Amino acid sequence: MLVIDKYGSQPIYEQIIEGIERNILLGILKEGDAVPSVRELSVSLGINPNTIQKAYLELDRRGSIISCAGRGSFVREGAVISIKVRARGELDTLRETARRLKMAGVSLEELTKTIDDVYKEAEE
Amino acid sequence: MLVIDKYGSQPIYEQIIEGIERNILLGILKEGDAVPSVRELSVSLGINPNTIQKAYLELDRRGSIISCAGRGSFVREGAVISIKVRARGELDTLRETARRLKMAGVSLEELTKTIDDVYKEAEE
Amino acid sequence: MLVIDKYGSQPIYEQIIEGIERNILLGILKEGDAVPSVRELSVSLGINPNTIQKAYLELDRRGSIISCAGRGSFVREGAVISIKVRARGELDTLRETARRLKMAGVSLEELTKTIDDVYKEAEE
Amino acid sequence: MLVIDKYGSQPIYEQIIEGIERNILLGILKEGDAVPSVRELSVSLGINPNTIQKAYLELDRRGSIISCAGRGSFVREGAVISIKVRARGELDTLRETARRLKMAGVSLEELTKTIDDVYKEAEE
DNA sequence: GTGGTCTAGACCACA
DNA sequence: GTGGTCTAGACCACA
Repeated sequence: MLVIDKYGSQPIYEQIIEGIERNILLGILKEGDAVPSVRELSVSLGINPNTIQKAYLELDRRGSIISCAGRGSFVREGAVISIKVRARGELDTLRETARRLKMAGVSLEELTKTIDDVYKEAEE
Repeated sequence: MLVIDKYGSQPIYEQIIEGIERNILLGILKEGDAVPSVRELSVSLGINPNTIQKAYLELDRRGSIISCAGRGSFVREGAVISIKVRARGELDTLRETARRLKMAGVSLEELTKTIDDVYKEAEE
Repeated sequence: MLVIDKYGSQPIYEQIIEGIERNILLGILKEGDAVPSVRELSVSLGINPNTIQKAYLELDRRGSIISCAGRGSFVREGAVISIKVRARGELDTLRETARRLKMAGVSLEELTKTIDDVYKEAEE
Repeated sequence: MLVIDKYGSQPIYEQIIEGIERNILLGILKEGDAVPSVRELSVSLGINPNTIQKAYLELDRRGSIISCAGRGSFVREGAVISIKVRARGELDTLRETARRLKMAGVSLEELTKTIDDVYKEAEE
């Protein structure tokens, strides 16, 4: 369910956060569903439980999951919409990247083409 | 010529690298021009010379400038094209961001609009 | 594992880079192996951690090792071949030196003999 | 007569030293001949006179030229032989480079071929 | 624990 | 003056 690149530059805990949220957006994890326990993920991914814990804490803080001591963690009601709202913030990232590409002389057509292609890709 | 945010999350030396390359792209620094000396920038930006040095080392390695001990640093011939080529790599970043936005349900129209706006912005 | 001459003319960080790559070529450090941590080397060699850091940064950039904050540094898969490829560049150095020796009247026989001797030396 | 790379990594004063000695070895400058004055070289090469001066001082120290205040500098009698003797020291450099290439898996044949080629090159 | 960034300050060779 | 190297020491996020 989750693919982690242990040697990448993106922190592992961030990869976990994004991975869980991706699963929620894709409907693989539905609202109310149980999320794998910290221990479970730790073992299956071969990653330090503290790192998983850190990711879950952040997911909880964001309102994507809710963790109940002794019972486990669950996808929060309303998680999908809240994740989507936060994701819109990435429009700023897109804008920044586009600016840099513009300055490097990349044409608007090329950018538009790139984005079109992404939208034509099949959902994994 | 350079604006540095000392307290932002982006490392200072990276801001310097990008700032110098931006100036080269904008033609403010032309090929062959002398780049401000390490000490000069250090004083004018209020930043430790070691940090400037680190940025210049990377700029040299990238082929954007050439540093000669005892003489100074200069914009390398061919710097503009090499910076542009490297910048194209950001198309991957754009693609990634677009994928995330797509998954978050943002429409293709909205993305296209965002990019169009960037290309309509006046050059600073 | 590493022998450093602190007072030689070759910069310490370069000696570290070459020393680590030599260990990789000799198979003392195998692909995937953990490389000594910055602090570890710093202590064992009696060298400032910043200097080790500088060497590791370059080794990372070259693709010989991969450094992950919080986890450590590791010999990269494919490091051996990439080090070998880069080393071939020294053929140019050899050519240059040979030219100078030729100009100084040293005979081809003498050069050939010198090189033969090197290849007869036992591996350390 | 002299070609200087102002942006190379080799110090300018070293390039001058080697350039003058090459001219002596090639017989372009014969023993007893006047060497261009510091001022002359400074102007024709567009290089700071102090840098030329430094090179000439070293050439004098080595016994390749002899500088007489007010009269100029001349190729010393015996310069050719003394330059040749010193140049043999480069055999050590060759040995070191050969060792590194050997470790990188370059074959003895390839090295021998490289050197043969150099000896077949026409004198410039 | 790990690597990464930054400052302060010294010292060097080169131009 | 210039860039380059190095030390000492602090602080950070990440695992």
